[in-house]
Amino acid sequence: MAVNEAPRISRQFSLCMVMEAIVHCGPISRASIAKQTGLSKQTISEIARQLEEDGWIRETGRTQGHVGRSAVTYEIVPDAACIATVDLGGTKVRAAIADLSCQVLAEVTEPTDARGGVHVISQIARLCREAAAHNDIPYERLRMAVVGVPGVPDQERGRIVMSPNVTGFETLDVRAALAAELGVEIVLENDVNLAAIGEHWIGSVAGVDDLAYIAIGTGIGAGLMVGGDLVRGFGNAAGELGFLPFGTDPFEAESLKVGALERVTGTVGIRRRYRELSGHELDVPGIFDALGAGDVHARQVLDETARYVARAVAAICAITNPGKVVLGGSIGSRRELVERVRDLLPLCFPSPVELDVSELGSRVAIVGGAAVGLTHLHSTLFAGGVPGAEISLPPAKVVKLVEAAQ
Amino acid sequence: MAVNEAPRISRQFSLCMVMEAIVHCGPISRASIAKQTGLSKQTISEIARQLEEDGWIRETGRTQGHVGRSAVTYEIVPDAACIATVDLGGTKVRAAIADLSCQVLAEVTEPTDARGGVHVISQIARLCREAAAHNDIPYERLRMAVVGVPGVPDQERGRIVMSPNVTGFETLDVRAALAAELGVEIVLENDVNLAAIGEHWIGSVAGVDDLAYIAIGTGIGAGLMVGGDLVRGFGNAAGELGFLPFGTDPFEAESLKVGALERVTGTVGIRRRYRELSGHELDVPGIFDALGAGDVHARQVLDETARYVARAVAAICAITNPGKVVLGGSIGSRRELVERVRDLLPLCFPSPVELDVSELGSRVAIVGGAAVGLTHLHSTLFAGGVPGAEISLPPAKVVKLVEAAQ
DNA sequence: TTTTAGTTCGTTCTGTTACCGAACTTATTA
DNA sequence: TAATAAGTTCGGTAACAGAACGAACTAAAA
Repeated sequence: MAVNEAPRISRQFSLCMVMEAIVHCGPISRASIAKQTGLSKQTISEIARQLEEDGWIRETGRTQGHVGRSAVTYEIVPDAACIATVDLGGTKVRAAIADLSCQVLAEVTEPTDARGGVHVISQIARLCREAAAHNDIPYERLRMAVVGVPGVPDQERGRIVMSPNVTGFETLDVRAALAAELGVEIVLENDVNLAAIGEHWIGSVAGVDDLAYIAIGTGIGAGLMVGGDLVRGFGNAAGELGFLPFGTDPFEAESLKVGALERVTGTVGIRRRYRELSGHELDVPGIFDALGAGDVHARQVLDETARYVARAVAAICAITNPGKVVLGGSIGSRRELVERVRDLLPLCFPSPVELDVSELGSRVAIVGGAAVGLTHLHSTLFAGGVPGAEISLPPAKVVKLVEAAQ
Repeated sequence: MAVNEAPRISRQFSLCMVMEAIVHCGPISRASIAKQTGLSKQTISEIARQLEEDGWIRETGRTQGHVGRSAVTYEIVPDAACIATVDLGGTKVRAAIADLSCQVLAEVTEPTDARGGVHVISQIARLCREAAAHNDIPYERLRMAVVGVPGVPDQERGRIVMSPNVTGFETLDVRAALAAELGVEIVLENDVNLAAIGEHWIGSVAGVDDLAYIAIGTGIGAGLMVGGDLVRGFGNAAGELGFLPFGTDPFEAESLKVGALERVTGTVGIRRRYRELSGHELDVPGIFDALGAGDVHARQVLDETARYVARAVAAICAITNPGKVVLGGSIGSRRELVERVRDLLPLCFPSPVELDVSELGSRVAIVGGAAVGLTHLHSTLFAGGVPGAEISLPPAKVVKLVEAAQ
């Protein structure tokens, strides 16, 4: 292969097949790779020699304790290249590094800089560097970063629209600013979308290709996947459940502004309804506590909320027919709410709907960002833009999710 | 290439690129194909020789009237292979042939055999043969058939569930029965899904990859596409808009059985509401006529219907964010309804929604079936199962839609 | 009108890349 | 030692393209 010359289509496919076998099953011998991929032993030896020479794989030792010649085994070189994954929220920002062997390393977390705008950009860049240093990864190995944001990323102009939780991003080219600070390619993605991708990879819905992840916290929104692919929509605004036309009258001006369903299912709506019913002011955790203490008003408010959520789930089921629905977010992951919704679903939707709580919890967007970044990294390094040449991410049991340090 | 030996991956890609160039731009010279595909002239000559030898393409003549050597041009041999496309409805069944050059030939139509079951199977088979004969296509050239059905196809067992319009299909392996009668591979697909695919190919939403086709007639349902792919869902039940949780109370038993929205938007619901309001019995065309004659009850019923439809559109927009929505079906294509819905949308959904009427009208499922069948045919003949090797269907201006004979 | 220059199409020759069947060597266990 | 499995070597084919050149046309000049 000449310098600067892309390999032929066939070699891109073969490279991807070999890499996928090592990512999924490493440490693995060349003869095993040949059996798994159907390529000949001599082709595998040549490809492995090239990958080893380029630094992507290395020998781990030899197999032992079986009839026949012992084999040399290979694994991915973890820090040969890596990506950063960032979860930017209104109150916290978290960053982690995912390496070439699909390990998601220990994350670092800070309160979000309340000044917004360029201050948050600097903060993100610093956290990424710290995450790399914290895990002894040379910064130069970083190839790209995926940033989950609480809003709708405008991919063309790098801005974030409809992002009430972080100030200063509506007019700033966030992507260009981050790219300048980090010196790598940046992908912006909605944080709920990343959550859906994370759960699809190694969470509650792993292996289910038609799914919905519903986040209920400040507001209500969903990340949807159909046929294993994320549903973005024409304007990157898929999953905006707050604007479903029920809960309150969708033709009212307030519904048009805030969202008919958003008015009654987010933090503000739940607190308002409890206050109107009881005459008391409580935050949402307080309302859940009052439920546990037998408060009839808390019970009524949360029963109503569950009804609205059940209807939102029914709407998604009527439209995209997911195989599984996962609830997450500070409100959505409360067991009290999930149980109510689960009981109500058979009463308002004719087909069975499998409902679950997010397994990855608060780490779900970090994991989703890792999935997006690793897929992109594999494609860049080994697929050479050839359609159909892909490396699938390994299943949960192969992936290492390193706990955050205290 | 040895007999019975699949070409290598690279040759599958090259074959698809050459075929796509000829399908889109034929008659076309080999030198032009080389320029379009980036492959060398000698490779193109070899591939064209092979395709001509195999009977897929033929010479059409030589170019004239330009500087430089005149070139030999090639086109697809139309009847080298073809597919059948069938639209099975409760009252009518239509069949047409689409050939390798992506012409959709004149269709044949009959009333659906009211006996249902195997009688309809025989009828479909006969109509396909007649469509071939009617267009002078030898039957042996037929490679597969796509059948659009008013229900949810169970792809594993070949049955049709939730199909109230045609009797006898709930327990019959429809696909096996058709395959036995026609002697070719059968694909079953929901007819509204096929409509979405048809409009996406050469209809009102050509070029838009995130779209919704809403059919309103006996009931209400949608075909959805996201990122250019059909949304089927986990149980092939995406787009069942009748079960959206508004219109009537979704927790009522009748809503659970029939669908909360279905109860008020289909033929039965519209007639019932008009009867309750006016004391008169009219069919739906009659109600639209009465609207034109100034009947206040008709106006109220249709205003309400438009409101429900607008909310259904809003629900789809909140969930999948389509770039365009198309209305079809006997009720959905009425101009009076479309105008009302178009005026109501900005009042219940904050982002602009582009709404249109189906351009292909009653032929839309036939066209969608042709798209599915031709894509499958190309893949079978030329892609050899290689992921990423694809031939895109030509745009509307290249496609010929032959009118049905009287 | 004829000749020449320029342009474009299509073929031939030769070489590289990618891959694999067959055969053989090497390195283990039973 | 025999059997088994990993890994290498040899020789061949498929696919592709650079370079070169002949073939076939138009346009301009003589």
